[in-house]
Amino acid sequence: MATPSKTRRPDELTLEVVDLIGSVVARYHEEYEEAAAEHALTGAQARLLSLLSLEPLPMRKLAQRLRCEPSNVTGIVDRLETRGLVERRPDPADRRVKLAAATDEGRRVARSLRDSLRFAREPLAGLSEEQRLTLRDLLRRMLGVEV
Amino acid sequence: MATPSKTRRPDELTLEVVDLIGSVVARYHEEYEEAAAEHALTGAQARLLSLLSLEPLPMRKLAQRLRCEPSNVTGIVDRLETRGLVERRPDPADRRVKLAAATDEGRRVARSLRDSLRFAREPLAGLSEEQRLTLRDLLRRMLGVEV
DNA sequence: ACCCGGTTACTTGACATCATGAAATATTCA
DNA sequence: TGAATATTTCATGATGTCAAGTAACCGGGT
Repeated sequence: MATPSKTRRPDELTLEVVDLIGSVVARYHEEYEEAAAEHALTGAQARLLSLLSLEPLPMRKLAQRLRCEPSNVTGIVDRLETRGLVERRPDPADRRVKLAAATDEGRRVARSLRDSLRFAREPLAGLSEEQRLTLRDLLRRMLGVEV
Repeated sequence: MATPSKTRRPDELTLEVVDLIGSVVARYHEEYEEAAAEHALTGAQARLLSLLSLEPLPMRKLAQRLRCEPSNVTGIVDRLETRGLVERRPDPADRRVKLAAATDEGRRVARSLRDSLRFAREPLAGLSEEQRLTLRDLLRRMLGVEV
């Protein structure tokens, strides 16, 4: 409330919105890690398992989705494989490729993880349906989703 | 207020919004890490340095802000101290306490980091002022900021 | 005043995970 | 055959937790 009329460079309002987004990011992360920990998973393991719960993927594609090095994915898949949540399959079309796939148990854990993600309920509960629609459209536009 | 046609439990629209928020979170994180890397900092170092650029803090409070164990903060401050971006000072009021404070150079880096955070511009650039206002209000409400 | 036990602040050490990069191996493709 | 691709292994460093250790504060009770 200090500077009403001054035109700052990145502008006051934008800064506040960025700050709010920062808070949302922090909270989202916290709750995600927390939900993962309840299933004895790390954040990285939970993200990878969630991806695989939809469809099997080659290691290379996993690395692209997670934006990290393939050698890193090797380790994460190793740990999940040890626990029987993920398995490696050969790709019949290319013998260089290994497909990582969630096991039945892995899919079960992924579903349970998804359900325990409180973020889907609490923060959005305070918004009416119309407000959620507005928020959806604004977020879409922010992310450059073609309307 | 009521659900449209299908009465899913977490409801379709909410799921989409949560998903969009997930994308925002991913993008924010990516760009934050990228901006940090441009200054030869890791994400954790950048967050800690940003906190200290505002005011010196005891190690214990840093751990609370960063939501991690104090022993972890010791290491991060060690690395920043080695690079001359942070220093430890005694707390005159309590000799158990060590205050971590950004050096001049540390504050300079923190400022530069803040400036290079593209997230403040690009994604919000597509929104009109009115839309940004709406987004601010919705985010505030989501985060439970008392209106 | 004194000491004493409990608490707090920080560090250290051991250990697991995550992340990168370089090198090795196997396979595909032109 | 030779270049490119997919994966793994290894070395290294940062992050994170937990348990144990040291130093300092604090609030009695005598």
